[in-house]
Amino acid sequence: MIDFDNELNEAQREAVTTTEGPVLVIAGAGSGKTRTIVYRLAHLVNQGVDPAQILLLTFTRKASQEMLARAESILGRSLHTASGGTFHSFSYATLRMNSADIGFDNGFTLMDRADSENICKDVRDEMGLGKGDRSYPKKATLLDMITKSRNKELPIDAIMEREAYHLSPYLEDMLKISDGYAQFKREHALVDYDDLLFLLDKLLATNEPLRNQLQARYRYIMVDEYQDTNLVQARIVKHLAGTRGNVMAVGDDAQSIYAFRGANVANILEFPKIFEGTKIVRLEKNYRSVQPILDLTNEILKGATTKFDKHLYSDLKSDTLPQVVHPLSDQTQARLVVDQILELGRRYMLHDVAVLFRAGYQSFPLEVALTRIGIDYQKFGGIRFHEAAHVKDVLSYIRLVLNPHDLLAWQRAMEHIKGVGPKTVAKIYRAMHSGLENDKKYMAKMLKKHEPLQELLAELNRLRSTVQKPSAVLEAVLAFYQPILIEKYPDDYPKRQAGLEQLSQIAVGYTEMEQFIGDLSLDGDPEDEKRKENAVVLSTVHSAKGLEWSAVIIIDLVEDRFPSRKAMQRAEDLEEERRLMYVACTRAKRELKLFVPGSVYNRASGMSDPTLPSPFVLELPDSVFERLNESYGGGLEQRRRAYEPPAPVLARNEDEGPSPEPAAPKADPSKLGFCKHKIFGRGKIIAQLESNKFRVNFPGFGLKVIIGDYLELL
DNA sequence: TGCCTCATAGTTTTT
DNA sequence: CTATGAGGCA
Repeated sequence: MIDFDNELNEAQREAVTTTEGPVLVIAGAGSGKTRTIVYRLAHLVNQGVDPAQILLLTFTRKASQEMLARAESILGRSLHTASGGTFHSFSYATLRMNSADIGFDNGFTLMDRADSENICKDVRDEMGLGKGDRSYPKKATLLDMITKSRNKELPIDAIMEREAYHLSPYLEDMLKISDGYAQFKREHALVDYDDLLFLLDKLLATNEPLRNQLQARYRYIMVDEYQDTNLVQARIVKHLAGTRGNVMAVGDDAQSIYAFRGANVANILEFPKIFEGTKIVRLEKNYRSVQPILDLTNEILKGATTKFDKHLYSDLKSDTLPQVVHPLSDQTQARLVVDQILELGRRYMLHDVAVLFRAGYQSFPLEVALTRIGIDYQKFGGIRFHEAAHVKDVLSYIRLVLNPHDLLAWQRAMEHIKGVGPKTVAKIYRAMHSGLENDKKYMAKMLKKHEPLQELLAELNRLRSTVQKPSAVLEAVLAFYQPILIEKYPDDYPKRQAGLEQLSQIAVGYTEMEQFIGDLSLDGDPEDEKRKENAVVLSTVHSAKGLEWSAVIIIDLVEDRFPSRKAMQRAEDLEEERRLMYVACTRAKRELKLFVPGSVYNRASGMSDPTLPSPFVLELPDSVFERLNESYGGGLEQRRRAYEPPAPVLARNEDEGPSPEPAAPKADPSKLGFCKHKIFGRGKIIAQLESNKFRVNFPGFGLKVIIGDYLELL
């Protein structure tokens, strides 16, 4: 039997044992949210609920697998019949079983981001839009607008007006491309990530028998990270739960970090309105972090404009404060972080130490440094396994077996044939599907001209005609692809080959090809599956959500990086960055180190640019952290004086008012750029204080006030 | 039409 | 520095 009294606090116990009716759990960071879900799973099964009646929707597949596994170990029995996964994977599975009902009589294919972008490009070319316009929105931008509009369920012009005003000259074009994109998908039986959710919503809204069937099956629904659901996901939950549904939503409004994807914090706040009689449970006591870390994270939340009714507290004591470290540059930052990792490695297992950053590329210098010194690491976020070119090549054959109308897959599969490009592929595609006499002749001609095309079609026919297990199909495809792989990637094909072998290993666990393909695109990253022992973790903050480590290092805490430059324009975006910072810091259990490099490499100029510390660090009161500086010898020393805060930089030019006199000969006040100083070297001018006095940030030296005569403008 | 070269712009986050 | 896309040549 499970000892709920000892394992859970009162609030947790209430959430666990309230199994009937809607429950909303507002769970602060580290308050035992996962524990609550795990014990609730166990409790339900203990009460005699059939695991098959449980649906657990989480944000990543990994999260749901972990929770189910933990519940299994508590119960000592298997829960493999319980349904768990992401909204997207659940949608995919449900839609696949009902594909005819949503207008795909012959099934459909799930696309990834790159596929979607390429369609945008094709549609644009097809319509002949923006020819010769170098500043025309890129395919990634086009798709961004389209999916944002869908996820927020607002028209494109509204999105544009609110967050991409500079694109408004292209509004008309974008509307056309958006329509063309939708049409292309329909014609080729393709479905993107957003479609999964919208199609399921529509299916549930219109197909009453199915809805009833699912409502009857899933008597207990749990949704994790509810603050990051968007409107359509909320509707899906509503459909599944029915009117008297037993649904538990768990989330933390202070940790909402997916607004860019349409996540709507209002969902969690309105949950009690949608589900009448909702019982609200608040988990406020923190069991993860030592109090000094919580003192710091509470400060971060204090600066938020949307006030959160939260003040985390903990019984865990510590006499060491979180650290703010100022390396001279991002290069030395990498070295100092490696030193820190080695040092932390004496106290913790390396996989219990994480380095977090805002964007995937920010870890590159660190990855180099770690590799050089021989420390193993595991990276989360950034490029994914299924996005690698060779994997997509292989999958294209399989996609063609499943869906011969998948034009994107045809393009990929024929790419390597010499003399065949996108136009020819389109022609061949049309010819293959029309069956007209002329087209047959054209096909015959092409087959004669391109021998590899013959081989490809023969191989596909062979695969189509025999029903085989995914692993067998994959084996055949890999054999066929082998020569192409070697030809296409002569430099590194052994490495890619190894990746493909990994792919076929995963396939062994599947009986259905569609499921295999779907899982792969819906976050089935095999690298993630095997959690490396004793490898330090590198992760984007987004991918770190819901995880925890004994020691956490956050790097690149400077303006334009964290917060991201793109988020500096709108107050709303900056708020999300703040919550992101909050999420990052609350991952730490015992030690937290914030790195603020004095300069960062700028690949546009090929030089190091001086930085401004992140506002999230600047606003922290001195009492909640200890400050360390990199000394010129390369070590760290405690800084005695408080850091001199720079002048507000919001209105860099206008701030100081018009200059009373003509500019000093060497300093042009209209241009606050870079300068050089005899002693301090290169620096960035942040503000003009008087006609001939400037505030300058010198990498490694901090902010100085300098007379213009001593500066050489660059 | 395909393929190569050169210019240019621009760096989030994820299912 | 790298990805994207325009433009030229075969």
